[in-house]
Amino acid sequence: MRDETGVRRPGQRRPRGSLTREQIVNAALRLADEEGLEALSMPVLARRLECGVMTLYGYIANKDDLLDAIALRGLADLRLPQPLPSDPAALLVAWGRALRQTLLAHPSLPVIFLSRPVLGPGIFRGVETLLAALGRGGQAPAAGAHAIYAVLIYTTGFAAWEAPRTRQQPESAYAAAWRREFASLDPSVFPLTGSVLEELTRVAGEEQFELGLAALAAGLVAAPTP
Amino acid sequence: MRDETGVRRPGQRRPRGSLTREQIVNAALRLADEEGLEALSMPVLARRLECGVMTLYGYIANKDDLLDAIALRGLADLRLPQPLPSDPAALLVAWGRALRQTLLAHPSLPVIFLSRPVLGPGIFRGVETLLAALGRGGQAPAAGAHAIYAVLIYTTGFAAWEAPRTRQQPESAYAAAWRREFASLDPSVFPLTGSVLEELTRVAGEEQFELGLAALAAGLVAAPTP
DNA sequence: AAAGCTTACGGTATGGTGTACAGTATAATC
DNA sequence: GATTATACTGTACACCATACCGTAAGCTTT
Repeated sequence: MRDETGVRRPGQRRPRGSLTREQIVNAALRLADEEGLEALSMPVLARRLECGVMTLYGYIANKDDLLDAIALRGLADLRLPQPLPSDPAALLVAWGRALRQTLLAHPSLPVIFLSRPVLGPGIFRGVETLLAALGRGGQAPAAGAHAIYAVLIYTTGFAAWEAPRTRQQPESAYAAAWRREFASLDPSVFPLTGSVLEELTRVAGEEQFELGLAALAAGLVAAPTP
Repeated sequence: MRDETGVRRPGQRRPRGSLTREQIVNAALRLADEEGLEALSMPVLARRLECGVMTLYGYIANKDDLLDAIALRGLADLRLPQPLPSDPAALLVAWGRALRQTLLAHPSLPVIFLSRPVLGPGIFRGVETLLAALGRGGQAPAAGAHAIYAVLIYTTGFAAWEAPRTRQQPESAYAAAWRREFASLDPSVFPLTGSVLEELTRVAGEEQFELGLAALAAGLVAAPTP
Protein backbone atom coordinates (compact mmCIF):
# COMPACT_ATOMS: atom_id res chain seq x y z
CA MET A 1 0.00 0.00 0.00
CA ARG A 2 2.82 2.38 0.76
CA ASP A 3 6.36 2.35 -0.51
CA GLU A 4 9.29 3.24 1.71
CA THR A 5 8.77 7.00 1.20
CA GLY A 6 5.29 6.87 2.67
CA VAL A 7 3.45 7.83 -0.49
CA ARG A 8 1.07 5.52 -2.22
CA ARG A 9 2.45 3.82 -5.29
CA PRO A 10 0.26 3.80 -8.34
CA GLY A 11 -0.68 0.24 -9.13
CA GLN A 12 -1.10 -0.66 -5.47
CA ARG A 13 -4.81 -0.86 -4.86
CA ARG A 14 -6.82 -0.40 -1.75
CA PRO A 15 -8.68 -3.60 -0.80
CA ARG A 16 -12.29 -3.55 -1.91
CA GLY A 17 -14.77 -2.21 0.60
CA SER A 18 -12.06 -0.81 2.87
CA LEU A 19 -13.37 2.71 2.42
CA THR A 20 -16.61 4.27 3.63
CA ARG A 21 -18.32 7.58 3.07
CA GLU A 22 -18.02 8.26 6.78
CA GLN A 23 -14.25 7.78 6.70
CA ILE A 24 -13.98 10.17 3.79
CA VAL A 25 -16.10 12.84 5.45
CA ASN A 26 -14.21 12.52 8.73
CA ALA A 27 -10.87 12.78 6.99
CA ALA A 28 -12.05 15.79 5.01
CA LEU A 29 -13.25 17.57 8.15
CA ARG A 30 -9.98 16.81 9.90
CA LEU A 31 -8.04 18.08 6.91
CA ALA A 32 -10.06 21.29 6.81
CA ASP A 33 -9.63 21.78 10.55
CA GLU A 34 -5.90 21.26 10.44
CA GLU A 35 -4.91 22.93 7.19
CA GLY A 36 -7.78 25.26 6.47
CA LEU A 37 -10.69 25.00 4.11
CA GLU A 38 -8.68 26.19 1.12
CA ALA A 39 -6.31 23.25 1.57
CA LEU A 40 -9.14 20.75 1.23
CA SER A 41 -8.86 19.41 -2.29
CA MET A 42 -9.71 16.06 -3.75
CA PRO A 43 -6.10 15.13 -4.58
CA VAL A 44 -4.85 16.00 -1.09
CA LEU A 45 -7.74 14.16 0.52
CA ALA A 46 -7.11 11.10 -1.62
CA ARG A 47 -3.44 11.12 -0.66
CA ARG A 48 -4.40 11.21 3.02
CA LEU A 49 -6.74 8.29 2.57
CA GLU A 50 -4.23 6.43 0.41
CA CYS A 51 -6.60 5.96 -2.44
CA GLY A 52 -6.96 7.24 -5.97
CA VAL A 53 -8.74 10.51 -6.51
CA MET A 54 -11.59 8.99 -8.49
CA THR A 55 -12.26 6.44 -5.78
CA LEU A 56 -13.71 9.27 -3.71
CA TYR A 57 -16.40 9.82 -6.30
CA GLY A 58 -17.79 6.40 -5.55
CA TYR A 59 -18.90 7.76 -2.19
CA ILE A 60 -19.57 11.45 -2.74
CA ALA A 61 -21.35 13.07 -5.64
CA ASN A 62 -19.03 16.06 -5.97
CA LYS A 63 -17.22 18.58 -3.84
CA ASP A 64 -20.39 20.44 -2.91
CA ASP A 65 -21.79 17.20 -1.57
CA LEU A 66 -18.61 16.75 0.44
CA LEU A 67 -18.87 20.25 1.93
CA ASP A 68 -22.48 19.66 2.92
CA ALA A 69 -21.52 16.37 4.52
CA ILE A 70 -18.66 18.01 6.40
CA ALA A 71 -20.99 20.66 7.77
CA LEU A 72 -23.53 18.10 8.96
CA ARG A 73 -20.79 15.91 10.40
CA GLY A 74 -19.32 18.83 12.32
CA LEU A 75 -22.68 19.82 13.68
CA ALA A 76 -23.23 16.28 14.90
CA ASP A 77 -20.70 17.03 17.64
CA LEU A 78 -23.07 19.63 19.06
CA ARG A 79 -24.61 18.55 22.32
CA LEU A 80 -27.42 20.52 23.89
CA PRO A 81 -26.80 21.08 27.59
CA GLN A 82 -28.62 18.67 29.86
CA PRO A 83 -30.94 19.36 31.54
CA LEU A 84 -32.21 22.15 29.30
CA PRO A 85 -32.85 25.37 31.21
CA SER A 86 -36.54 26.05 31.47
CA ASP A 87 -36.20 29.83 31.26
CA PRO A 88 -36.37 30.71 27.54
CA ALA A 89 -33.64 33.34 27.66
CA ALA A 90 -31.32 31.01 29.56
CA LEU A 91 -32.09 28.26 27.09
CA LEU A 92 -31.17 30.44 24.12
CA VAL A 93 -27.94 31.46 25.81
CA ALA A 94 -27.04 27.86 26.64
CA TRP A 95 -27.72 26.81 23.08
CA GLY A 96 -25.67 29.67 21.64
CA ARG A 97 -22.75 28.72 23.89
CA ALA A 98 -22.87 25.09 22.83
CA LEU A 99 -23.05 26.06 19.19
CA ARG A 100 -20.07 28.39 19.48
CA GLN A 101 -18.01 25.66 21.11
CA THR A 102 -18.73 23.27 18.28
CA LEU A 103 -17.98 25.85 15.62
CA LEU A 104 -14.69 26.79 17.24
CA ALA A 105 -13.72 23.14 17.45
CA HIS A 106 -14.03 23.01 13.66
CA PRO A 107 -12.83 26.40 12.44
CA SER A 108 -13.87 25.84 8.86
CA LEU A 109 -17.51 25.24 9.70
CA PRO A 110 -18.72 28.83 10.12
CA VAL A 111 -17.82 29.93 6.64
CA ILE A 112 -19.45 26.79 5.19
CA PHE A 113 -22.63 27.45 7.12
CA LEU A 114 -22.71 31.06 6.04
CA SER A 115 -22.18 30.38 2.37
CA ARG A 116 -24.60 27.51 1.70
CA PRO A 117 -27.86 26.21 3.11
CA VAL A 118 -27.03 23.27 5.34
CA LEU A 119 -29.96 21.18 6.47
CA GLY A 120 -30.44 17.61 7.47
CA PRO A 121 -32.34 15.39 9.87
CA GLY A 122 -30.00 16.36 12.69
CA ILE A 123 -30.84 20.02 12.22
CA PHE A 124 -34.57 19.30 12.28
CA ARG A 125 -34.22 17.25 15.45
CA GLY A 126 -32.35 20.09 17.12
CA VAL A 127 -34.89 22.70 16.05
CA GLU A 128 -37.77 20.51 17.20
CA THR A 129 -36.16 20.00 20.60
CA LEU A 130 -35.50 23.69 21.04
CA LEU A 131 -39.00 24.64 19.97
CA ALA A 132 -40.47 22.19 22.45
CA ALA A 133 -38.31 23.49 25.29
CA LEU A 134 -39.10 27.09 24.42
CA GLY A 135 -42.78 26.17 24.31
CA ARG A 136 -42.55 24.72 27.82
CA GLY A 137 -41.07 28.08 28.83
CA GLY A 138 -44.09 29.88 27.43
CA GLN A 139 -42.84 30.88 24.00
CA ALA A 140 -45.16 30.59 21.04
CA PRO A 141 -43.69 28.37 18.29
CA ALA A 142 -43.48 31.22 15.79
CA ALA A 143 -41.61 33.46 18.23
CA GLY A 144 -39.40 30.50 19.10
CA ALA A 145 -38.49 29.96 15.47
CA HIS A 146 -37.46 33.57 15.08
CA ALA A 147 -35.46 33.51 18.28
CA ILE A 148 -33.64 30.34 17.27
CA TYR A 149 -32.72 31.87 13.93
CA ALA A 150 -31.46 35.09 15.46
CA VAL A 151 -29.21 33.28 17.92
CA LEU A 152 -28.02 30.95 15.17
CA ILE A 153 -27.04 33.84 12.91
CA TYR A 154 -25.37 35.83 15.66
CA THR A 155 -23.38 32.84 16.88
CA THR A 156 -22.33 31.63 13.45
CA GLY A 157 -21.30 35.12 12.41
CA PHE A 158 -19.36 35.55 15.61
CA ALA A 159 -17.58 32.24 15.21
CA ALA A 160 -16.63 33.11 11.64
CA TRP A 161 -15.04 36.30 12.89
CA GLU A 162 -13.31 34.45 15.69
CA ALA A 163 -11.94 31.48 13.81
CA PRO A 164 -8.32 32.18 13.01
CA ARG A 165 -7.49 32.07 9.34
CA THR A 166 -4.23 30.23 9.85
CA ARG A 167 -3.52 27.48 12.30
CA GLN A 168 -1.12 28.00 15.24
CA GLN A 169 -2.13 31.62 15.47
CA PRO A 170 -2.95 32.60 19.01
CA GLU A 171 -4.86 35.77 18.27
CA SER A 172 -7.59 36.14 15.71
CA ALA A 173 -6.79 37.36 12.24
CA TYR A 174 -8.80 40.50 12.91
CA ALA A 175 -6.83 41.37 16.01
CA ALA A 176 -3.61 41.30 14.04
CA ALA A 177 -5.16 43.23 11.19
CA TRP A 178 -6.47 46.00 13.45
CA ARG A 179 -3.05 46.49 14.98
CA ARG A 180 -1.22 46.41 11.67
CA GLU A 181 -3.57 48.78 9.87
CA PHE A 182 -3.82 51.26 12.71
CA ALA A 183 -0.06 51.47 12.94
CA SER A 184 0.02 52.82 9.39
CA LEU A 185 -2.39 55.68 10.13
CA ASP A 186 -2.08 59.04 11.78
CA PRO A 187 -3.27 58.32 15.34
CA SER A 188 -4.34 61.91 15.97
CA VAL A 189 -7.05 61.63 13.31
CA PHE A 190 -8.59 58.64 15.07
CA PRO A 191 -8.31 59.46 18.78
CA LEU A 192 -11.32 57.44 19.90
CA THR A 193 -10.40 54.42 17.80
CA GLY A 194 -6.90 54.57 19.19
CA SER A 195 -8.16 54.71 22.73
CA VAL A 196 -10.17 51.51 22.27
CA LEU A 197 -7.73 49.66 20.02
CA GLU A 198 -7.18 47.12 22.74
CA GLU A 199 -10.92 46.47 22.92
CA LEU A 200 -11.12 46.20 19.16
CA THR A 201 -8.39 43.59 19.02
CA ARG A 202 -9.81 41.64 21.94
CA VAL A 203 -13.31 41.87 20.60
CA ALA A 204 -13.60 38.40 19.19
CA GLY A 205 -13.55 36.64 22.50
CA GLU A 206 -15.71 35.02 25.09
CA GLU A 207 -16.82 38.08 27.05
CA GLN A 208 -17.80 39.93 23.91
CA PHE A 209 -19.73 36.92 22.70
CA GLU A 210 -21.54 36.53 26.00
CA LEU A 211 -22.38 40.22 26.11
CA GLY A 212 -24.11 40.25 22.76
CA LEU A 213 -25.71 36.87 23.28
CA ALA A 214 -27.27 37.88 26.58
CA ALA A 215 -28.55 41.11 25.07
CA LEU A 216 -30.00 39.30 22.10
CA ALA A 217 -31.65 36.54 24.14
CA ALA A 218 -33.20 38.97 26.58
CA GLY A 219 -34.54 41.16 23.82
CA LEU A 220 -35.94 38.25 21.85
CA VAL A 221 -37.81 36.82 24.80
CA ALA A 222 -39.20 40.21 25.77
CA ALA A 223 -40.51 41.13 22.31
CA PRO A 224 -43.04 38.69 20.89
CA THR A 225 -43.24 38.31 17.15
CA PRO A 226 -45.69 40.74 15.56
CA MET B 1 -10.37 45.59 -30.06
CA ARG B 2 -13.29 43.30 -30.74
CA ASP B 3 -13.91 41.13 -33.73
CA GLU B 4 -17.35 40.67 -35.18
CA THR B 5 -18.23 37.94 -32.65
CA GLY B 6 -17.74 40.32 -29.72
CA VAL B 7 -14.77 38.55 -28.17
CA ARG B 8 -11.36 40.10 -27.96
CA ARG B 9 -8.90 38.91 -30.58
CA PRO B 10 -5.43 38.01 -29.40
CA GLY B 11 -2.96 40.39 -30.89
CA GLN B 12 -5.29 43.34 -30.49
CA ARG B 13 -3.96 45.39 -27.62
CA ARG B 14 -5.65 47.74 -25.25
CA PRO B 15 -4.29 51.30 -25.55
CA ARG B 16 -1.72 52.10 -22.89
CA GLY B 17 -3.08 53.71 -19.77
CA SER B 18 -6.67 52.95 -20.65
CA LEU B 19 -7.09 50.76 -17.58
CA THR B 20 -7.13 51.69 -13.92
CA ARG B 21 -7.21 49.74 -10.70
CA GLU B 22 -10.54 51.34 -9.93
CA GLN B 23 -12.04 50.09 -13.17
CA ILE B 24 -10.80 46.60 -12.46
CA VAL B 25 -12.19 46.56 -8.95
CA ASN B 26 -15.53 47.94 -10.08
CA ALA B 27 -15.81 45.39 -12.84
CA ALA B 28 -14.89 42.60 -10.43
CA LEU B 29 -17.52 43.71 -7.93
CA ARG B 30 -20.13 43.93 -10.65
CA LEU B 31 -19.17 40.50 -11.93
CA ALA B 32 -19.44 39.01 -8.45
CA ASP B 33 -22.77 40.72 -7.89
CA GLU B 34 -24.22 39.49 -11.15
CA GLU B 35 -22.78 36.02 -11.48
CA GLY B 36 -21.81 35.10 -7.95
CA LEU B 37 -18.48 35.10 -6.18
CA GLU B 38 -17.52 31.68 -7.53
CA ALA B 39 -17.81 33.04 -11.07
CA LEU B 40 -15.24 35.74 -10.38
CA SER B 41 -12.04 34.49 -11.95
CA MET B 42 -9.15 36.29 -13.50
CA PRO B 43 -9.79 34.99 -17.04
CA VAL B 44 -13.47 35.92 -16.95
CA LEU B 45 -12.70 39.32 -15.50
CA ALA B 46 -10.08 39.94 -18.17
CA ARG B 47 -12.54 38.98 -20.88
CA ARG B 48 -15.05 41.48 -19.51
CA LEU B 49 -12.46 44.21 -19.47
CA GLU B 50 -11.19 43.20 -22.88
CA CYS B 51 -7.63 42.84 -21.77
CA GLY B 52 -5.17 40.02 -21.31
CA VAL B 53 -5.23 38.16 -18.04
CA MET B 54 -1.77 39.23 -17.02
CA THR B 55 -2.59 42.87 -17.58
CA LEU B 56 -4.66 42.71 -14.40
CA TYR B 57 -1.55 41.92 -12.40
CA GLY B 58 -0.15 45.30 -13.21
CA TYR B 59 -2.84 46.78 -10.97
CA ILE B 60 -3.56 44.15 -8.34
CA ALA B 61 -1.08 42.02 -6.46
CA ASN B 62 -3.08 38.78 -6.57
CA LYS B 63 -6.60 37.55 -6.17
CA ASP B 64 -6.61 38.05 -2.41
CA ASP B 65 -5.73 41.67 -2.99
CA LEU B 66 -8.62 41.91 -5.43
CA LEU B 67 -11.07 40.44 -2.92
CA ASP B 68 -9.93 42.88 -0.26
CA ALA B 69 -10.33 45.73 -2.71
CA ILE B 70 -13.81 44.54 -3.68
CA ALA B 71 -14.86 44.44 -0.05
CA LEU B 72 -13.59 47.96 0.62
CA ARG B 73 -15.13 49.23 -2.59
CA GLY B 74 -18.50 47.73 -1.72
CA LEU B 75 -18.41 49.21 1.74
CA ALA B 76 -17.69 52.62 0.28
CA ASP B 77 -21.33 52.70 -0.84
CA LEU B 78 -22.38 52.68 2.81
CA ARG B 79 -23.80 56.00 3.93
CA LEU B 80 -24.51 56.67 7.56
CA PRO B 81 -27.95 58.21 8.00
CA GLN B 82 -27.94 61.97 8.40
CA PRO B 83 -28.47 63.39 10.92
CA LEU B 84 -27.22 60.64 13.21
CA PRO B 85 -29.73 59.75 15.92
CA SER B 86 -28.50 60.91 19.29
CA ASP B 87 -30.00 58.01 21.19
CA PRO B 88 -27.34 55.25 21.24
CA ALA B 89 -29.77 52.39 20.66
CA ALA B 90 -31.42 54.21 17.76
CA LEU B 91 -28.00 54.98 16.33
CA LEU B 92 -26.96 51.34 16.42
CA VAL B 93 -30.20 50.33 14.74
CA ALA B 94 -29.83 52.97 12.05
CA TRP B 95 -26.30 51.87 11.37
CA GLY B 96 -27.25 48.21 11.19
CA ARG B 97 -30.00 49.03 8.70
CA ALA B 98 -27.65 51.00 6.48
CA LEU B 99 -25.08 48.24 6.61
CA ARG B 100 -27.63 45.59 5.67
CA GLN B 101 -28.78 47.63 2.69
CA THR B 102 -25.25 47.93 1.40
CA LEU B 103 -24.54 44.25 1.90
CA LEU B 104 -27.70 43.20 0.11
CA ALA B 105 -26.86 45.51 -2.78
CA HIS B 106 -23.67 43.48 -3.22
CA PRO B 107 -24.61 39.91 -2.36
CA SER B 108 -21.08 38.58 -2.44
CA LEU B 109 -19.82 40.97 0.20
CA PRO B 110 -21.01 39.21 3.36
CA VAL B 111 -19.12 36.01 2.73
CA ILE B 112 -15.97 38.02 1.92
CA PHE B 113 -16.29 39.97 5.14
CA LEU B 114 -16.86 36.84 7.16
CA SER B 115 -13.93 34.93 5.76
CA ARG B 116 -11.14 37.49 5.83
CA PRO B 117 -10.17 40.55 7.87
CA VAL B 118 -11.14 43.60 5.84
CA LEU B 119 -9.85 46.89 7.11
CA GLY B 120 -8.97 50.19 5.54
CA PRO B 121 -9.08 53.93 6.12
CA GLY B 122 -12.79 53.98 5.33
CA ILE B 123 -13.51 51.48 8.06
CA PHE B 124 -11.53 53.49 10.57
CA ARG B 125 -13.37 56.67 9.63
CA GLY B 126 -16.71 54.92 10.11
CA VAL B 127 -15.73 53.49 13.47
CA GLU B 128 -14.42 56.84 14.65
CA THR B 129 -17.65 58.58 13.63
CA LEU B 130 -19.79 55.98 15.34
CA LEU B 131 -17.71 56.08 18.50
CA ALA B 132 -18.01 59.86 18.63
CA ALA B 133 -21.77 59.76 18.15
CA LEU B 134 -22.16 57.04 20.76
CA GLY B 135 -20.01 59.08 23.10
CA ARG B 136 -22.29 62.09 22.66
CA GLY B 137 -25.11 59.76 23.67
CA GLY B 138 -23.35 58.86 26.86
CA GLN B 139 -21.62 55.64 25.88
CA ALA B 140 -18.07 55.01 27.04
CA PRO B 141 -15.72 54.35 24.14
CA ALA B 142 -14.99 50.79 25.22
CA ALA B 143 -18.68 49.92 25.48
CA GLY B 144 -19.21 51.62 22.13
CA ALA B 145 -16.54 49.48 20.50
CA HIS B 146 -18.17 46.30 21.75
CA ALA B 147 -21.61 47.46 20.65
CA ILE B 148 -20.37 48.34 17.18
CA TYR B 149 -18.79 44.94 16.80
CA ALA B 150 -21.87 43.08 17.97
CA VAL B 151 -24.13 44.90 15.51
CA LEU B 152 -21.56 44.43 12.75
CA ILE B 153 -21.41 40.69 13.32
CA TYR B 154 -25.14 40.24 13.61
CA THR B 155 -25.82 42.26 10.48
CA THR B 156 -23.12 40.64 8.38
CA GLY B 157 -24.17 37.19 9.46
CA PHE B 158 -27.78 37.99 8.70
CA ALA B 159 -26.94 39.36 5.28
CA ALA B 160 -24.91 36.26 4.47
CA TRP B 161 -27.91 34.12 5.31
CA GLU B 162 -30.18 36.37 3.32
CA ALA B 163 -28.15 36.78 0.16
CA PRO B 164 -29.49 34.36 -2.41
CA ARG B 165 -26.93 31.95 -3.74
CA THR B 166 -28.13 32.20 -7.29
CA ARG B 167 -29.26 35.30 -9.10
CA GLN B 168 -32.88 35.79 -10.20
CA GLN B 169 -34.10 33.74 -7.26
CA PRO B 170 -36.88 35.52 -5.42
CA GLU B 171 -36.67 33.58 -2.18
CA SER B 172 -33.53 32.89 -0.25
CA ALA B 173 -31.64 29.65 -0.74
CA TYR B 174 -32.48 28.67 2.82
CA ALA B 175 -36.19 29.08 2.30
CA ALA B 176 -36.11 26.69 -0.62
CA ALA B 177 -33.89 24.27 1.27
CA TRP B 178 -36.18 24.21 4.31
CA ARG B 179 -39.16 23.38 2.15
CA ARG B 180 -37.37 20.75 0.13
CA GLU B 181 -35.81 18.97 3.10
CA PHE B 182 -38.92 19.01 5.22
CA ALA B 183 -40.93 17.48 2.41
CA SER B 184 -38.68 14.41 2.58
CA LEU B 185 -39.30 13.82 6.29
CA ASP B 186 -42.10 12.31 8.31
CA PRO B 187 -44.07 15.38 9.41
CA SER B 188 -45.50 13.66 12.48
CA VAL B 189 -42.02 13.39 14.01
CA PHE B 190 -41.52 17.15 13.74
CA PRO B 191 -44.91 18.64 14.59
CA LEU B 192 -43.61 21.94 15.95
CA THR B 193 -41.15 22.44 13.11
CA GLY B 194 -43.93 21.73 10.66
CA SER B 195 -46.21 24.25 12.30
CA VAL B 196 -43.63 27.02 11.93
CA LEU B 197 -42.24 26.01 8.56
CA GLU B 198 -43.65 29.16 7.04
CA GLU B 199 -41.81 31.23 9.64
CA LEU B 200 -38.61 29.29 9.05
CA THR B 201 -38.72 29.94 5.33
CA ARG B 202 -39.62 33.59 5.79
CA VAL B 203 -37.03 34.06 8.47
CA ALA B 204 -34.40 35.79 6.43
CA GLY B 205 -36.34 38.96 5.89
CA GLU B 206 -36.75 42.47 7.05
CA GLU B 207 -39.01 41.96 10.07
CA GLN B 208 -36.81 39.20 11.41
CA PHE B 209 -33.75 41.37 10.95
CA GLU B 210 -35.37 44.32 12.71
CA LEU B 211 -36.52 42.15 15.57
CA GLY B 212 -33.08 40.82 16.39
CA LEU B 213 -31.41 44.15 15.74
CA ALA B 214 -33.71 46.01 18.11
CA ALA B 215 -33.21 43.36 20.78
CA LEU B 216 -29.46 43.47 20.37
CA ALA B 217 -29.20 47.26 20.38
CA ALA B 218 -31.40 47.61 23.44
CA GLY B 219 -29.47 44.97 25.33
CA LEU B 220 -26.09 46.43 24.39
CA VAL B 221 -27.00 49.92 25.53
CA ALA B 222 -28.48 48.67 28.77
CA ALA B 223 -25.53 46.50 29.78
CA PRO B 224 -22.27 48.42 30.10
CA THR B 225 -19.04 46.59 29.41
CA PRO B 226 -17.62 44.91 32.53
C1' DA C 1 -10.20 -25.55 -8.40
C1' DA C 2 -11.47 -23.08 -12.38
C1' DA C 3 -14.19 -19.94 -14.84
C1' DG C 4 -17.12 -16.02 -15.14
C1' DC C 5 -19.15 -11.91 -13.54
C1' DT C 6 -19.85 -7.65 -10.94
C1' DT C 7 -18.20 -3.68 -9.61
C1' DA C 8 -14.95 -1.07 -6.62
C1' DC C 9 -10.72 1.07 -7.60
C1' DG C 10 -8.04 4.33 -10.01
C1' DG C 11 -5.30 6.11 -14.41
C1' DT C 12 -5.86 9.27 -18.02
C1' DA C 13 -7.74 13.23 -20.18
C1' DT C 14 -10.14 17.76 -20.41
C1' DG C 15 -11.04 22.21 -19.38
C1' DG C 16 -10.80 25.25 -15.76
C1' DT C 17 -7.93 28.11 -12.23
C1' DG C 18 -3.96 31.50 -10.25
C1' DT C 19 0.24 33.43 -11.47
C1' DA C 20 5.64 33.53 -12.75
C1' DC C 21 8.25 34.78 -16.60
C1' DA C 22 9.52 36.53 -20.84
C1' DG C 23 8.38 38.87 -25.13
C1' DT C 24 6.42 42.69 -27.75
C1' DA C 25 4.61 46.84 -29.09
C1' DT C 26 3.58 51.58 -27.92
C1' DA C 27 4.14 56.15 -26.25
C1' DA C 28 7.40 59.36 -24.70
C1' DT C 29 12.02 61.27 -24.92
C1' DC C 30 16.07 62.34 -27.11
C1' DG D 1 13.85 59.02 -36.81
C1' DA D 2 16.23 56.35 -33.12
C1' DT D 3 16.16 55.00 -28.34
C1' DT D 4 14.14 53.67 -24.24
C1' DA D 5 10.99 52.62 -20.61
C1' DT D 6 7.19 50.12 -19.50
C1' DA D 7 2.30 48.80 -20.14
C1' DC D 8 0.24 45.05 -22.19
C1' DT D 9 0.01 40.07 -23.06
C1' DG D 10 1.18 35.05 -24.75
C1' DT D 11 3.14 31.06 -22.93
C1' DA D 12 4.02 27.84 -19.44
C1' DC D 13 3.33 25.43 -15.14
C1' DA D 14 1.20 23.65 -11.20
C1' DC D 15 -3.00 22.66 -9.38
C1' DC D 16 -7.92 21.94 -9.31
C1' DA D 17 -12.76 19.19 -10.17
C1' DT D 18 -14.42 15.62 -12.61
C1' DA D 19 -16.00 12.59 -17.05
C1' DC D 20 -14.73 8.42 -19.06
C1' DC D 21 -13.05 4.01 -19.17
C1' DG D 22 -9.74 0.21 -18.26
C1' DT D 23 -8.37 -3.12 -14.74
C1' DA D 24 -8.45 -6.31 -11.29
C1' DA D 25 -10.34 -8.04 -6.85
C1' DG D 26 -13.41 -10.76 -4.74
C1' DC D 27 -17.75 -13.23 -5.21
C1' DT D 28 -20.63 -16.73 -7.43
C1' DT D 29 -21.28 -20.63 -10.05
C1' DT D 30 -19.87 -24.55 -11.80
